[in-house]
Amino acid sequence: MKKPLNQTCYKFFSCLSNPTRIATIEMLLEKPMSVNEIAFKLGEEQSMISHNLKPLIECNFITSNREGKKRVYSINKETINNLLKIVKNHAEKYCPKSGKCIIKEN
Amino acid sequence: MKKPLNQTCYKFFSCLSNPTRIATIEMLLEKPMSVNEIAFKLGEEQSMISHNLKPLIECNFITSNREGKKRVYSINKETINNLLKIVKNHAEKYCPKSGKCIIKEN
DNA sequence: TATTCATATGTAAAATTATTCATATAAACT
DNA sequence: AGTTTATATGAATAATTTTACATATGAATA
Repeated sequence: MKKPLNQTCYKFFSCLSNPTRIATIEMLLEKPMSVNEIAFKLGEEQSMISHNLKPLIECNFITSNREGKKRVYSINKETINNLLKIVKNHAEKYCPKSGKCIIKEN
Repeated sequence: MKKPLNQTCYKFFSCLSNPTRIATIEMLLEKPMSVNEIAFKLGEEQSMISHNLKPLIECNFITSNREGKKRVYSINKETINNLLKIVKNHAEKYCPKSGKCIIKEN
């Protein structure tokens, strides 16, 4: 593409534009977990979660740490919390009816 | 899905996870523009840009305003600037080599 | 070093999203 | 009202992304 495209933004946001990955992030906000734990709690397959963890790691939204046999994933709280704050703010302003967005015509 | 999925987050981020829409946002950060103007500057078709403006409007990332024959689109600076600040911050910390991300193994 | 447990990866199929092209709508001006 | 200019929309196709399944890798321990 010959657009003045900001690659960073694209990678950043597309990493977050997936229900499984958002759910995973929500899980990890509670506490660090292994792939199997996330998979079990979300009722999904381990390999599926594993595939979805990859872009999250690549974008540094989560980090991983080996603990014995397990590999434990933790959230990058700084970025994620700041992001969620903005989303929350935006949603409160524009989607006040429990997630139903308001669009004003002009 | 039976996941504790945050619908708002998903819509929010998936709206931003597209090169054309990011490029459009970048254009509109400079100044408000019509569809044709954006399309011309990006070297894309008008209908294509029009299709891509729709989700941006629905998510209130941009607003539109009729001015005579034209319809002018403006950016929601508050949300967008706050977002970009976070992306920039994150990228500076984790992708210092001009967009090349750093992943630390553990 | 064989076995087990935990996780990652390759790849084909399924699902979703984007783009293109043709056409519809809508406002302004004659 | 008819014409022009600007934008939106529908729908088929193309492109991308996601998921599922089989299997590979890797660390720990018997």
